[in-house]
Amino acid sequence: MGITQERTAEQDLPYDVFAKACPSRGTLEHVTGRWGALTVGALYEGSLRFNELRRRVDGVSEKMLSQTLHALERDGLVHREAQPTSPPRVDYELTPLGREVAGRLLALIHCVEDRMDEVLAARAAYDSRGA
Amino acid sequence: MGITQERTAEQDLPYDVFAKACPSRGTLEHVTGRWGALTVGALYEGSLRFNELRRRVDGVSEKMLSQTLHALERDGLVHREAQPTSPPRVDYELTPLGREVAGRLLALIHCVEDRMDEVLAARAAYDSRGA
DNA sequence: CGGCATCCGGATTGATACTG
DNA sequence: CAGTATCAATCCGGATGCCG
Repeated sequence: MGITQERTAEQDLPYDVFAKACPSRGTLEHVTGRWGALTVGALYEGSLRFNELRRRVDGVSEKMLSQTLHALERDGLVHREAQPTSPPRVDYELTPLGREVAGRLLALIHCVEDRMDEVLAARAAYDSRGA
Repeated sequence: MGITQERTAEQDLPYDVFAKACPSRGTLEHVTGRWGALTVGALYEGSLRFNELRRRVDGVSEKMLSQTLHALERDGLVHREAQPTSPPRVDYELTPLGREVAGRLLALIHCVEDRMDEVLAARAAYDSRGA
């Protein structure tokens, strides 16, 4: 069963991330993964080219960014627009579905950023207790 | 009905996940990580013991759950309550801070679960185009 | 029950080099 | 510019065994 009390109890959902075999778990990982979250977050502001994205997401390697974008594109969250010009130009942008997911993701990201002082204080307390 | 209230562009925040060295990136990873997300999600319903959690989060090993809980406890998102009885009993629950983060995380999880049909359709389309 | 320490194989990652 | 290919290094993550 689901994890929420928000949903009506008798609602029978087809997908449940808590189930090991559910495909939603994989998609959630694409979105929340180390680079997936930052990539989606960066694209929320608007369409970006490959290297723009690379600069925005501080620390991604070409390979990881490429791989991340492929996964997100396959899941229908990101749209890839390639122009066969020379030099080539490729723009990435969120799909409508991607925007919805990104909205939720950014709410989470902002929540964490806004509370970092508390988190850092908790860490300091934890570490001093332990040591 | 904005999904998120967007921040004003010029807002100068102390913490930015997009920066490689920002500690918020680490915390975000604890929360969104493979097991972190499911652990936090499971605890949203209420306090749980170690093995209850283990059963709930289908697929975690004992080691990973333990490790995940430590990281979340250190970040001040989870509270650990140990009773020195025999046999020992340890309960885990979200802190107020943890609940806030969990709320956002669950919104994201539900969003993904609810749209899985679209995701799966996108995947099928992507794969047939590629092949 | 609720853990921690150790080992170990395979998946993940990141430079680097190369291509269209 | 926008990637792919390759290879070495790293990092999980699970299994096992032990302890309070």
